Amino acid sequence: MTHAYRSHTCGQLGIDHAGQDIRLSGWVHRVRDHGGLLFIDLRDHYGLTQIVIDPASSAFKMAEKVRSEWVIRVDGKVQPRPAGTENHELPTGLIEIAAREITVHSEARELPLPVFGDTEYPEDIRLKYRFLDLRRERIHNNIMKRGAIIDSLRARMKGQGFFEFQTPILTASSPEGARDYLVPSRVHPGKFYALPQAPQQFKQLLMMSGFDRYFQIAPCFRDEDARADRSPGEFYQLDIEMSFVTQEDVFEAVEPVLRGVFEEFGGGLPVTQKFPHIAFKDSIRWYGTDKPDLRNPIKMQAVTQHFAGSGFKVFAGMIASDPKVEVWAIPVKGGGSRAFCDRMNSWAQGQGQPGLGYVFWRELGDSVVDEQLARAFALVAETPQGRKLVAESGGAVPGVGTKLSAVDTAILNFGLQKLQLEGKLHEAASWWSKYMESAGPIAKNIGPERTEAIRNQLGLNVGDAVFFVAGVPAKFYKFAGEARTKAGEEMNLIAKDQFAFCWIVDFPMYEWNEDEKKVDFSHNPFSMPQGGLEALETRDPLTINAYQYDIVCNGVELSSGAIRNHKPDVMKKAFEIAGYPEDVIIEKFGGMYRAFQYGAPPHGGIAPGVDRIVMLLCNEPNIREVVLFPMNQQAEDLLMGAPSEATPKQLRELHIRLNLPEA
RNA sequence: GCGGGAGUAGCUCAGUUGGUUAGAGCGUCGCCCUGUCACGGCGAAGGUCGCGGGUUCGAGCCCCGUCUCUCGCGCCA
Repeated sequence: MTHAYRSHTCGQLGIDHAGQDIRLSGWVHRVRDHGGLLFIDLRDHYGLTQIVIDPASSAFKMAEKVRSEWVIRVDGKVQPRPAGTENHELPTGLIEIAAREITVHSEARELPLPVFGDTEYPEDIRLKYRFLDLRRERIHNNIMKRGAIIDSLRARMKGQGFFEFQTPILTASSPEGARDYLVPSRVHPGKFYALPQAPQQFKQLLMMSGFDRYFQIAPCFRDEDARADRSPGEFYQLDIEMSFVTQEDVFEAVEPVLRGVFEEFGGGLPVTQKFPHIAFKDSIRWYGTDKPDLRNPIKMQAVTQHFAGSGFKVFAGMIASDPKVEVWAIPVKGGGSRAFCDRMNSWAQGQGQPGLGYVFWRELGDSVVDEQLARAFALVAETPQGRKLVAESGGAVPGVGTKLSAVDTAILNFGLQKLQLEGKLHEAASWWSKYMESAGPIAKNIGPERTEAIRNQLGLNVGDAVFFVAGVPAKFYKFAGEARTKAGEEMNLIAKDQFAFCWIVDFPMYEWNEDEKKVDFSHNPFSMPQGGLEALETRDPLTINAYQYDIVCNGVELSSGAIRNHKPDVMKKAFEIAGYPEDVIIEKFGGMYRAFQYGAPPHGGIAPGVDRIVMLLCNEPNIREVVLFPMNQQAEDLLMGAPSEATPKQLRELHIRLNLPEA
């Protein structure tokens, strides 16, 4: 026994070690004192080992003294546990250590935060005692998984010929974007460095320096308020940039990295194999957001024409008064009950909306097949799909006088759809009135034919519902998206247990700033506009898209990227449209603008957020569960006590005098 | 900056219509206990009910203000 602290770790010993004299060091996880016999679960980074102390043991006196989270050393012999007392939950559960001697490395005071167990604790206490919190199994594992994920990301990037670079932390403030963290310069009174919001300009400069394929696990600093999925202050990106690439080349480089890492660490959950491309415009229209959760099957559609000139005066009037007004439908399979529709309606009211109009479809009670329907069933049964349905209903076409069953309803629905395809809306509507009904105030107002047309367009059946949102889409799409999410959650339609990825592409280059009545860059000002200089010179800026894209997974925006604008004349024009003359470009982006003048390769990149990737893979709803020492919502580090006051000497050196707000 | 939720023992929480001495579990301390692994049993200590004000004979509970944490909005090219 030569090592001062341990011969093995607490996760290492098994039945093969039985009989060996060993030495372990670790934390006292849990003590079970039986008076005569005493057990200690000893924990280190690697695992848990049961120590057993017999009253006859020389270690017994000390064993009775130790408490949770003391750090101790145990000398003893590995022995198989007596038959029947093995713990198969524990990797080391077949053995235990018969202690001969226990020495205390370090005692622990009464804990503000128990390590044992998985109770929730208040965040401020967890952050103040983060070192204790980090001993706890779940977050300890999260942090280790984070490291493994980053290793894997690195290996996958290097495997594709990317090279890792380090870019400056103290750099220049950049306009637009988030608020910068500033660092005062001692040497240059009154001047400040800024911490990089992202190494955006540096990675582009690397391309202009001829390095071709850059990546970095890059720290980024933004002085913005926190969210559950957004740390205040700092976070990490897998920052990527490539030369001589189109948008497709970037997708092909990044997709396998993300797919691979999600397959490797996603606990075997299925991962989208080929990420679908969804245009920004479509994403808004279908999902009401530019970060859609594709696990939710609900896809919205415009049904404006069915309301134009209809008896539902509220919508019809809006449509007549403004050509921009649309009515969007949120179809909800299985949502066809009064209770659910009312619940959605009152939820909408809670969101400050006037309500949520709906239609749902149900069978008329005690519907019986009449001659007309029996004839229709016979016709339907001739078609392949009809044959299948009839087979499911028991092989017989329902005859006159029989009661409608659930499967008959499916046949009926199929027949109705056929009628509609043939344009026989009137006949379809008359069927409805006989065997089924549409419920909800809107159905009554617009009448059976329009209701039936909506049902058909959305492919809905008995037992389904649809909700309507009307107005100018730009103003209501967000709420529509929330209603889609709400309905999906309420009806349990969201297929959890998968990673559903997509690319959102064709982001608009500019957007209208209503406050300042001007055109703004809607995302990255360095993005290449689709159509290049010609588009900038000839088209309405608000209709121009950029080669700008996002990756979204399960409704979480994982990253944003773009093909960059590497042409000085295009850049000059692009900034001019947003109201920035050339001297502003030179002042704010001088280094990069200069580089563009001396041979810039076409290039582009992307920057997936590492913390969010880890969060998804650890199945954590909060980013602080995957960050070692996060700050709280007020951007304070409660453990280190940051931010803190500077001494007068420090301030003097920095030429700074405080001008504090009145208390 | 704004809105929602929370704040009761070291920790997790309960606390009825405003009514006697504010409870439980975990933890801590003491005693008992030789096969537990969320060990068990008995007992004890531990409370500015976030803070301040108000209503009331009486406030953990009602009202006003305020602080802290959190979720969201704003913000995040």
